[in-house]
Amino acid sequence: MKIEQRHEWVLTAEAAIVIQQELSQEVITDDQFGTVNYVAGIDVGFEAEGTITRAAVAILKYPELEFCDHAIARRPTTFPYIPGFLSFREVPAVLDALEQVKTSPDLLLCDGQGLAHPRRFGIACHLGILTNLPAIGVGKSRLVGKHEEPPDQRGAWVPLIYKGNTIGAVLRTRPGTKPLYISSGHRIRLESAIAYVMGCTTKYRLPETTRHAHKLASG
DNA sequence: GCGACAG
DNA sequence: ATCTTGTCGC
Repeated sequence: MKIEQRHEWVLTAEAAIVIQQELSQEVITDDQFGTVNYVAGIDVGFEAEGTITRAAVAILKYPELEFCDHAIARRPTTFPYIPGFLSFREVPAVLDALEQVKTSPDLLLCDGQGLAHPRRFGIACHLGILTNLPAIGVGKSRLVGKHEEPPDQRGAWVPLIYKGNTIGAVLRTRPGTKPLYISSGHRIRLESAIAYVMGCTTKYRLPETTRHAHKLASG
């Protein structure tokens, strides 16, 4: 798929904040998509002491969850890891990988937060806006927000509250394990996001999409 | 000023 | 994220 470049990637944290504030205005929080036939799992890993960023995209048929396509891209790392600015470090390589994939996905499942971000613009929002695809943020831990402990039962979830608003959900995808932090990235409602994450999850804590992408991004 | 802090 | 084997617990 083709992706339009909308801004520079070599910048300061101050300039990155301006971009987050501008692009966050474009995020759509309603369901805006048709039938989901292909779901993409996205993950990033690092090589050579972090100097090389490796992004992987795994395409799975939905709802069968059978692995059917993938792409891997490597690129020099140009931005450090700073909480709140993860996308500026990982997205460039991810876009390279997405441009290579033959099967265009109907939905993106990203590692990290969507709206559950200090400026409501986590990596899932950034990827959703730049690709114009529906995207969901699937974080393994919390960035911002407060919440109760969700019941220890698959499918149970509690709202993630930040400054008085629900910005996501803390979802138990498997009993006896830590819950996942789900939030809308783009073109999808939180309730729908939760349903799709459950639809992509089987016997493990992480969605099958993420598991496939993780293997590709690691080794 | 002191903590918290996606991957 | 990454460095890394076995081991404790359900």
